[in-house]
Amino acid sequence: MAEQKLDTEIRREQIAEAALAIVAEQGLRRLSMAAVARRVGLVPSGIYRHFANKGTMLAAVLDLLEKRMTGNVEAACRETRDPLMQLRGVLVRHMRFIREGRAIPRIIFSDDAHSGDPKRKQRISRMILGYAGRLAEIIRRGQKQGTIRREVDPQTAAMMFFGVIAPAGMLWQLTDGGFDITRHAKRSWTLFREAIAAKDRK
Amino acid sequence: MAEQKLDTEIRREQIAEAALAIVAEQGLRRLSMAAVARRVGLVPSGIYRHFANKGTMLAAVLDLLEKRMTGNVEAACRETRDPLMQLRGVLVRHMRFIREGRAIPRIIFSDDAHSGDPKRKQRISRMILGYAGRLAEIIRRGQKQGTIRREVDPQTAAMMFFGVIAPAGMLWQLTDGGFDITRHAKRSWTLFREAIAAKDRK
DNA sequence: TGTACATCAGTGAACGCGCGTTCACTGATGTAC
DNA sequence: TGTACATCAGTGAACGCGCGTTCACTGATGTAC
Repeated sequence: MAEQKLDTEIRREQIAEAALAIVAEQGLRRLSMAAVARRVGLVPSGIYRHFANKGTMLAAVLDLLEKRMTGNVEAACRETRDPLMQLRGVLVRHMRFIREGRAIPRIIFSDDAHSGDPKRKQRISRMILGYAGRLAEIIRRGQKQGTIRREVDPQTAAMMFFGVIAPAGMLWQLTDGGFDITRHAKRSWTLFREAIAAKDRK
Repeated sequence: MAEQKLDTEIRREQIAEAALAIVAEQGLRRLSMAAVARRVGLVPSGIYRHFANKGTMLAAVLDLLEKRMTGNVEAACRETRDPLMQLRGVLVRHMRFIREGRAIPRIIFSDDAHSGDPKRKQRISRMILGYAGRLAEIIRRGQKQGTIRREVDPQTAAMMFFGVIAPAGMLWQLTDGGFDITRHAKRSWTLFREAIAAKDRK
């Protein structure tokens, strides 16, 4: 079945990638060792050559996910020096993620994340808080520059920003694309921007 | 095992209530026929006297949930005539829900809801849109009264309001109560209010 | 350069477990006489 | 008011299924001589 034998290092990455893709396309619930194996071109037990169990495999998936999330923020920050535009960039990127398959909310809101292994639970909450922290950082820079109101609490605004994205992704998912996520993103952004930006309310 | 024989009508309600409690306390994943039966004081197969299968039982749980959600909004609306205060009331009630056990997000964000039965998927999205619709209604009243800015799109603001609640509940859950949800609610409310309220920005 | 060998990625059969569901049954409850 | 009977809520054993995991194995690959 396997096309060729591959080094563990390479296989680990392949497997994690395949698992993430399955979560994105079909949800955490459908993430079985068998499904991952099939996707990689192995037999289920073959996975165990590279991961001790499903838990450690999932940890690798979280690593990957975290990398993508921080990558998202960093890319948006590199694009412009205006904090408000950076936030907008993060939003746009995130919406794209959602349209391609929403592994992030699917993992974050999953039952497994909430009632599964406590270590994983902690890991996920740290991921979210870290992400929110980065957003808060951007907001703080905006406050220093004077483009974002100083009365705004950066952490709260960051969480709220997160909240603009999550429900939209959820509805997009539930309605099989029936919910117009792009329109929602545009309008939410306007509203959010007006909530935090300095002066320019017309 | 059963303390006494009960009419189907009554049992159906008992069972749905028990199932909802399990979801709230332990997540949808732990919702098994056996767990529900134990809670009600029956043997697993006994459930089938009252529900054809797990799917129809879940439908009854959704009915219950929907009733609670709309009840929440209605109670908040009865409390005051000021739309902004009504929204605040909904927020407070919702936070209380979350603190008591968050069945709502647990079902809404569940894998089951997203990759399970298409009918159920549709049902859940209608619930959310209905809920958002009610919030939008409140916002529209506020616009007529002049306490909420007319440029705000009611649907978008409603979804955003929803987004203030969801991530907070999620973090509360993930951190086992470590995330200060009351503080978050207070600050988010201030921010949200400033985003939609007319004039009074200081 | 060719051969023997060790390593270790991948295989396939088998397992135990939890779960949803079925089915023939039992026995409490309410009703008809 | 008491007895016979029908109804139907609840029981318990058994099932098939999907899943994570194990284990003895096979055979391709790279290395040492």
